[in-house]
Amino acid sequence: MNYSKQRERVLNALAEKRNHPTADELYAYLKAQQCSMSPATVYRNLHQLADNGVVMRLSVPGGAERYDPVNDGHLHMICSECGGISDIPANAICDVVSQARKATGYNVNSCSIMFYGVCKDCES
Amino acid sequence: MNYSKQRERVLNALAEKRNHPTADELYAYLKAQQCSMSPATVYRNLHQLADNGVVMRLSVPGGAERYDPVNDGHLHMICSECGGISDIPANAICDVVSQARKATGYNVNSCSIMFYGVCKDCES
DNA sequence: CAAAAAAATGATATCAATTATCGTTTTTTT
DNA sequence: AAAAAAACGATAATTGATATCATTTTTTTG
Repeated sequence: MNYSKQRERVLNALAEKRNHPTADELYAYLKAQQCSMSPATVYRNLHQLADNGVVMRLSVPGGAERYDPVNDGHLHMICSECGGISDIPANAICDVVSQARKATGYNVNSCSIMFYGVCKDCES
Repeated sequence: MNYSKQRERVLNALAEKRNHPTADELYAYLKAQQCSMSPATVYRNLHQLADNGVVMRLSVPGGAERYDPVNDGHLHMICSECGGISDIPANAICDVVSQARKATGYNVNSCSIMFYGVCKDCES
């Protein structure tokens, strides 16, 4: 994967913003910083960066997709009220729910775990 | 929560289809079964059923939201090629990734875990 | 039971996030 | 330097989902 000027800027902007921003939020942020570029370019680059495992894509129910500059398999906690997302250290693998509560102080009420891989039918 | 005729039909249709369908797919399915109703009604009912914990809502990256008729906290595995979703028994809490591989035969390459709860700021 | 209140529906307009298109520009390869 | 490949920008189009609102159904209650 090449690193164009725009791709660098998208990646930098994502690293600067610590809010797990949406593509649209990043687009606005770049625009405000005189790094204006086409919305399509922001979407395209985030997509590619995620496909190549550089960044992490977060699917939030009822909202736009969000991005995390760090792709180290760490966990996320989302507030049902404000939509804010907090990070949880990756070592909380066992007893996940109570670990998540400890790590963030949230009152956990549900949890969604999704794995991604290639199924038998598609493996060929 | 009341159970209107339409809500019953949506729930039945969801239970019949074992594919974790999207709202739109359910709408088409109902239409084909002479149980035609407004798309808005299908969306509304799925939303309410999920909010009340009767069904489970699955956010899939880059796709429409999907629904699972069973809300028992079990895990899901999605194929990066065809988008198909398989179920994983809920007892695979520790060593989640290798358990997921065993349960489904998929070659797991990533995993997203999201918790939902109310943060300190919104707790009042 | 009948009237009033509440909830749900249907049809459709609208919104918002994302992708597609395509001609142009930039970057990489040879 | 020429050719090929990749990326960009602007904008149109798509699509999943929600909002609106008049009508219908269901529930409550006097």
